[in-house]
Amino acid sequence: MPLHRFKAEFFKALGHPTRLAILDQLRAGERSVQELQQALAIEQSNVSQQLAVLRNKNIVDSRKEGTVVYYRVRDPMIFQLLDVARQIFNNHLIDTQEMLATLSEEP
Amino acid sequence: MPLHRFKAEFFKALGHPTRLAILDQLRAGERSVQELQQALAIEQSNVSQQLAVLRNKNIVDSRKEGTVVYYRVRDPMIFQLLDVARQIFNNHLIDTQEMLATLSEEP
DNA sequence: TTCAAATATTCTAATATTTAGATACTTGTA
DNA sequence: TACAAGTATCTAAATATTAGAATATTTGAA
Repeated sequence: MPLHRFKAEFFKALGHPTRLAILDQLRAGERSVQELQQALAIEQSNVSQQLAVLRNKNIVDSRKEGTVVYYRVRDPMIFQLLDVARQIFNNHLIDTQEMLATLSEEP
Repeated sequence: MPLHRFKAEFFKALGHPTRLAILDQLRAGERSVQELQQALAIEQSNVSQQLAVLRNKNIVDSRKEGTVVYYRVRDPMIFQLLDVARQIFNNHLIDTQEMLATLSEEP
């Protein structure tokens, strides 16, 4: 099932908090690496690494302008996907809140 | 960003070929563990392990009937999510085919 | 050319995930 | 109770992912 392997790679790329935060930033349009870095308040190398993951899976595209690299989501349907995911969370709000409570117990 | 952490967990749960294959089987309705095992042709323990991942993320529910445990997708909107993902793949068919070619080179 | 800014890559240690095999649990039945 | 079928969990080894530090690359300007 090579298709499942490929699709799994895609979902795996979405399976990281930083990468989801990046995609949320890109909802408003393209953003430079430093803009993302400031918004997320994490290491520059980490931003580039996570962007590389999204780039390798064709989820985002980049455009260079001088020394600045702007990223954007390649297919707006990605946002539709995230919205459906959000709806699923809303449908199970109780579980979600349990989960959030669990998460907030962590260090 | 605890919500991103939680959502990432959800997508991570979808980020595995076996788990996607299980969800595809469950499109037609509930399935027992052994039915899934036969359909996917993998170890019983592996099926249970992957089902446990989906269960922990509230993606599937289980129902016991005698010694048999039947699994089903908890929210049909999951399928909608998978369908949107499929559309995204179709939109980028060329990239997908490149990716499949790459994958099939593997051992 | 040299420098500085912006971004990307490499390396490494810590952590997480995956898989198969062994074992344990649960339920119905002899 | 003893057993068998169906599942789940535990364990260990292999593999993958992660974050940060260091380094490299690219570009525009002096």
